[in-house]
Amino acid sequence: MNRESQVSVTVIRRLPKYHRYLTELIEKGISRISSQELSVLTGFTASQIRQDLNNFGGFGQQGYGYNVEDLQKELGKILGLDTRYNAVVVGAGNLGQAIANYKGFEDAGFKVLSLFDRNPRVIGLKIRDIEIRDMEHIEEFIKEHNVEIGIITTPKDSAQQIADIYIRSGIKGIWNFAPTDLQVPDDIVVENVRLNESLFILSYFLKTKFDK
Amino acid sequence: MNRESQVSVTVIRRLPKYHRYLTELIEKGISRISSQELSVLTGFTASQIRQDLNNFGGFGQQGYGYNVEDLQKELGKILGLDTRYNAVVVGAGNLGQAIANYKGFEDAGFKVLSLFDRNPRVIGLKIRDIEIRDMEHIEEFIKEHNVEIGIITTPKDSAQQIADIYIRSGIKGIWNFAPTDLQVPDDIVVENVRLNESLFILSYFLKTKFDK
DNA sequence: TAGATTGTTAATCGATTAACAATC
DNA sequence: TAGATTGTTAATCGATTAACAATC
Repeated sequence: MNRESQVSVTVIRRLPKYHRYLTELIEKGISRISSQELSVLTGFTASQIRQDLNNFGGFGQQGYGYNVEDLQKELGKILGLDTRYNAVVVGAGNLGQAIANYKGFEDAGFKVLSLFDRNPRVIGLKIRDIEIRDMEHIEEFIKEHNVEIGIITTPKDSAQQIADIYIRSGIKGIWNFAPTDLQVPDDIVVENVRLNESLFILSYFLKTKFDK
Repeated sequence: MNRESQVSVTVIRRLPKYHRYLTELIEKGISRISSQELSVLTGFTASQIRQDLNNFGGFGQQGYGYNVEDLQKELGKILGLDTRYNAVVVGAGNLGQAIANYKGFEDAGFKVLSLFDRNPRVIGLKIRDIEIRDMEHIEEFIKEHNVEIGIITTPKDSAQQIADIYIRSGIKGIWNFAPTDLQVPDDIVVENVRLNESLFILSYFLKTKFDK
């Protein structure tokens, strides 16, 4: 067990927000920040921020605060943004294409090598310089190009089947946009994007705020 | 204050998952389920499920369990899925188009009436039968068509500006895909989809699992 | 009725906040 | 040095789990 795996998921899920604001501070040329000031930006309490950061070591300095650039770099390392991964997308519809086009994706260290689809109408097309290939060749492609991340942007009915292909091909992590819970072995990392659920939550708060 | 607004956000965010599994059970023709069985499906404990549901009233029956169809319908009402909303999208790139094409969107009661963009190349195009219009006309469109939901699928730098236009035009809720925190008055509901953060979390767990 | 399972209270666990000594 | 702010411990708060009486 390494230190970071002990840190609760609750804490981990706050790290990207810290990273985002620190990146903005760097762009603004600000080099130093206190937990109090970060609190105003992020909406977390200063106490919580200090607790969170101390899970990974003492990045600050008493009487001074935190060095913005150092802290941003450290968080980047913790989040694994310094590691490069190869990825492929199955489902070359709008959502798959949006991801292939997505700039922030490459900034996080992920490179989409290819999209895959079953629809002959889109096979052979290119998004930027990323080709859409036939599903038939996916397994060999993944093995040949050391692809570690599989992205699923298909309807839910084919999602599990695609996850199985990914797993069989040796992929390590799945970014799943299909509204279903994938069954995977313990050593595969799955991160879900639940567009449906997000929308339902919006709907709930609209109703709760205005209908009664 | 109404009853539902007291319920913690933690509970609310679990409701869509219940709703999803109940919908699947209906499709399979299963009419009755116990908290224990729902626990196996969802991964929440039976105790938590009973606690969660009881925030909204006693939907179950001792010795029997829950009626699947009734419970699904009740949760749908709580989530506001029985209410219809008109929506527009600003940012007619792949992501905006994906949303306009997105079937689950209409199922949740949201209808995308139009996309808006500043790029003359896409203005006038249609996604399904949804027209892409010039940003210039957005405010009058929103007012004329009783649009209540504004969706933002632009880069982060224009997101706040678009939120301001939405607010000025009388919109009630914003579904924000831009990686930035919007400043809005208290009576506007914002739900964020953080693609970047989701990806960072995937990256973190990949690193933590394999790198050390 | 007997068995099953909810609704609900009480106990536990974990996360957040408060407080302050350490120290730059 | 004096002032500021972290790192960290202790106190509080909220969420989850356990337990069981109520009841279908």
